Amino acid sequence: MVERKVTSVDVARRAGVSQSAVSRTFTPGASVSVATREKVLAAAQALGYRPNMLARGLITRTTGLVGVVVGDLGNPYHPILFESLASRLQDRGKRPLLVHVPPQGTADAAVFEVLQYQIDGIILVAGSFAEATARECLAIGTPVVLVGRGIGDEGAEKLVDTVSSDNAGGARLAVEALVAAGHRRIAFIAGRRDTHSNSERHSAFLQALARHGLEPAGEEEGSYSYEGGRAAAQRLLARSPLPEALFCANDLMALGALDALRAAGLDVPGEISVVGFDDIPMAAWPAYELTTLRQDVDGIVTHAVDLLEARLSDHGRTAEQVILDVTLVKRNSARL
Amino acid sequence: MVERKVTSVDVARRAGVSQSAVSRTFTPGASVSVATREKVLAAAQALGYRPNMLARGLITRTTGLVGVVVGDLGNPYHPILFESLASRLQDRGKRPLLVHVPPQGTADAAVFEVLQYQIDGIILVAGSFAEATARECLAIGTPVVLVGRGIGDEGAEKLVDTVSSDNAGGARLAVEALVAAGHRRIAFIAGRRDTHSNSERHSAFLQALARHGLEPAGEEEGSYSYEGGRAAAQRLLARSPLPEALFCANDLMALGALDALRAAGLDVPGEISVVGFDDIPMAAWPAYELTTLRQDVDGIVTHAVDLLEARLSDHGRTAEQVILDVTLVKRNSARL
DNA sequence: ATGAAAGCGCTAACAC
DNA sequence: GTGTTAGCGCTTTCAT
Repeated sequence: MVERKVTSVDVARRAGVSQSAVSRTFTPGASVSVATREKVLAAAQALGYRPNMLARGLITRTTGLVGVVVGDLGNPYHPILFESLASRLQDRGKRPLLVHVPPQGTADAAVFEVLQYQIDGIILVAGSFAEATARECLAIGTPVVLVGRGIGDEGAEKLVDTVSSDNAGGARLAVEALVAAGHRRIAFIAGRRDTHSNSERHSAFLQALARHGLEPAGEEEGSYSYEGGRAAAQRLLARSPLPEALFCANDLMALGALDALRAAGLDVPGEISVVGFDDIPMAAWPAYELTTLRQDVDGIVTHAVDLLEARLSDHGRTAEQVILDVTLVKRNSARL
Repeated sequence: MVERKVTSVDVARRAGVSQSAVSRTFTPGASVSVATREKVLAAAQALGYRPNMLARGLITRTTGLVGVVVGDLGNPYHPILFESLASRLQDRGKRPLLVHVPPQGTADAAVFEVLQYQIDGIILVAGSFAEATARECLAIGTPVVLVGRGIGDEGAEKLVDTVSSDNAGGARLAVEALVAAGHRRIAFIAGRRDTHSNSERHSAFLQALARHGLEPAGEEEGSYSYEGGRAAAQRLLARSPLPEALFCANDLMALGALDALRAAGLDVPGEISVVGFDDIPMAAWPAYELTTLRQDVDGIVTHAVDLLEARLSDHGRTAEQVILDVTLVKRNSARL
């Protein structure tokens, strides 16, 4: 079965028109008479013709492909964001070309690879990124938008578009609420130390505490994972006096912490409060009822795609940094 | 900043060689002398040259792109499978081109769209698929492998390669274990009725019960979601006598069921047993300790990619249907 | 409105 | 081993 793919020439021949006529009927906004268009469409239909996007892209220099860098899909927040992003891109007529980066992996090498596919742009929702890589992307006219992360090398802001949640505001919200409810000994469970989100949440946490003349009642790293959160909480429980509250840099760790607290026989929120970050679906499960800071996934995705398209239609525009509000969702894991 | 992309011609000029020499140094297994290769590489490096995969694909008729159809990333089993698949493809030098289908969506339209990108093959881990679509893919030489699903129209087996877990075997394992432990009134919480996996799990469940002269102690649909499982369990709890065990078509529903049972004040596994299917990470969380049937994600992904590659190197080979064992993971949600 | 012709950037014969 | 020459399937002038 030696199948030859059907090309515009085949269609043209069958429709009795020129090859360019075929091209025109499949090019939005080209001038073809209804008569030819009909003939072409009929022939195309009969032959099962579909334009070759590669050949088209070679000429138009736009492929509709958007590189999407993802990773750590074990953290439920990511697939949710990713799913939303994928379907939004699709709605806008773009195709996500995936790049998976392992935890702590750098995206640079993979980015160069997808660049070969002449992608129209690239959206990073995971992985880090050297400034040089960003510059190279921009140099060849490929817009980059960073979601929930900063560029590897600090000080390179204003280079690419970014959208992220107000991590600092969220941490502040958590601390204020906790303090207002009378908590004094508040500990922090950190995410991966090398992430943008963690450092923002962490330092805002520290600052907010300081504003009340408080010091953290402990800090442990939980690497953004369930197991990490659990272990971190256990370590925190070895301290005395016990913390009165735990602020976790994400929900997954908070869930792990909650389980550790329960295993230790502690009453939540009676004896200890727990606050997370993200608002993943599990946070609402009755087994946890986690109080947390909700990220506006929909808003993040919308802005990311908008930014990309804006840049696509005006390569000269200056980079924007969008920051979206987070909201405190009060459930039952914290005495507030 | 009107950036012209650097092409092989630019590199050739700078290196003082022919354009084909450049092509050859970037084509694995072509004959170039070390001398020229060096010169070319140096020039390429200096200019920041990267081969254009689109142009290459136009000629070689292979792009390295693999369409991957995903959906329902809210069920933790899917992102896990998907992440594994994406990284395995990447390791094999392929690029996942994403197609997201909404729940109950059909993949056909989207498949035709990605086909325009001259993908080398297509892997479906979500969505359904008409037989006609499959035939069309095969007709143009694009291998299709179905993961964990059958083809839409029944009776079209042997058409495409498939890999899935032994759903029937898993259901049987669950029933046998439950019955052996003395359970008699066993109810079923179904996934989406229109899925391959659910019907296999369901009918094997029924058959296994029948072999013991038993009838299901109730059946409710939970649509594979947490909320669905919760609601289904609640409905089941309205019956009397109460079921002694719940077999859930996936873990997410089982978790919802567990929470419903707890809310009703039932002791698990003292008064009622719960068994799931998948073994998602949450199943192991101390809050649930769900007994479940584990799917061999790694094996599934490996076979899927192997099948795709095998088909790629021999388009004539007959379709294979791989079925992988599942294993019963005993935790604490069932008295076994 | 339509056909002819010229490439887009690359690989693959084909000579040398 | 290397340059020259044809295209891959398409869009886009340029005439008509």
